[in-house]
Amino acid sequence: MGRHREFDVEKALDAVLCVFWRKGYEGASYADLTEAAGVERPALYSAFGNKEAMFGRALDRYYERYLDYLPKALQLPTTREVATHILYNAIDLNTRYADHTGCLVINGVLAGSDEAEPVRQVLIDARAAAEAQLRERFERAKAEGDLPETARPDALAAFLMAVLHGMAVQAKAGFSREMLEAVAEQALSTWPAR
Amino acid sequence: MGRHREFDVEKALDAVLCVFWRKGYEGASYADLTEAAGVERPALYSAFGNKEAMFGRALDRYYERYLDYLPKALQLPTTREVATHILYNAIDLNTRYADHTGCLVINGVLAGSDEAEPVRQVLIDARAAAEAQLRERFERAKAEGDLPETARPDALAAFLMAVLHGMAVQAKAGFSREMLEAVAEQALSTWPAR
DNA sequence: ACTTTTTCATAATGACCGTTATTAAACCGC
DNA sequence: GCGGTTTAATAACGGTCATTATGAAAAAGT
Repeated sequence: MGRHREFDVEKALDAVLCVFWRKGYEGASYADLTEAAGVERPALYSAFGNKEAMFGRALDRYYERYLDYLPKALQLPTTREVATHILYNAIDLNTRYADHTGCLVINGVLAGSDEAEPVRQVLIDARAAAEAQLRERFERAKAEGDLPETARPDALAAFLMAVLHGMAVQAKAGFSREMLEAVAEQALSTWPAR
Repeated sequence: MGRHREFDVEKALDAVLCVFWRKGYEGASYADLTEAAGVERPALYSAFGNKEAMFGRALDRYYERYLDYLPKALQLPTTREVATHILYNAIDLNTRYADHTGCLVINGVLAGSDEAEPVRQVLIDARAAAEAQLRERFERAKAEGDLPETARPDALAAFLMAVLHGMAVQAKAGFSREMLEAVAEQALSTWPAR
């Protein structure tokens, strides 16, 4: 019993996700969040708890809604296809929305005051988890013969992630899709072959 | 005439530079800055003006004191030496101080509230200027025959910057020097030869 | 020694931060 | 319709933000 919720929690989550994407965790104030969600402050608190929990929900949604190309890419037959698929999907994601460029994770992982440290740690872990998935995929490729014996799966994964992070920074700095594609091509130019 | 300044402005600038490096522009509060500088608030205001101007002074100092390897690298004979020198000096800079890892520019360029937009724009411009210097150097190399005719100086410069930015993110996430060196090696393996 | 000028430390300013009491409104079972 | 319960909106909370007014302390000119 009791009164029904008058706003769509999923819609509100989509809205606050975009705010966090654009401004980062600390840069997003409740004034921004309530305006974007079209909902007053206490409603956000009752739906999500505090700001940190709300960011966690937004991060989960980011992964399942915008980073869904990652698990799909890992299933491609060759590591070159894996890397290519990830790079080009990341470029698209980083430049698709003019008002929130770059990557939600990278935009929030770098700077900020001490009180944002727990959130930063969550983002660091998320970044590391993605890299670990890549490394495991490349280790498998090495066992399957898709990568040469001299290849270092950990270094390849770290390199690919570095290029992705760098492109996220460049996208935030206003890079065009074409320029990012040139960066991706250069990164792929000497991908180790069997 | 008048009373003398009792603190060393240069020392104070070094101190606030480290705070900005670690926490970014918005993440650094005056409480942090005064504590690090060992100087009360009005002294910082009289010496540097407001927070934005103080950050600008810190950024200038960062370039002349920590990024001095960049102009030196541009004078090396081959583009491969240029890229190698920059990558390894960046790794050293990004991991040298455990309490402020990564890069001051990249740590401040990404997210933040709207009122930090002017500072963000300054950092974006600084990033673009460094990339332009690289591009011009690579164009020269192409004319000199150090790079093949098929090489794209703009793409090479953007790629090198992307790897640098990515390594700055990874350093902030706790990467070891050895892992970053593996990333740099992988990046250099794609470098075009004459 | 005294006035002038600059720097110093203390403490206050208004604005905004994330978070909640508080109260009115809307729904349920009865 | 009516009590019980949940949500909604208004407005307030203490704390911190960047910035500065205030007045004491210190140095230079006369």
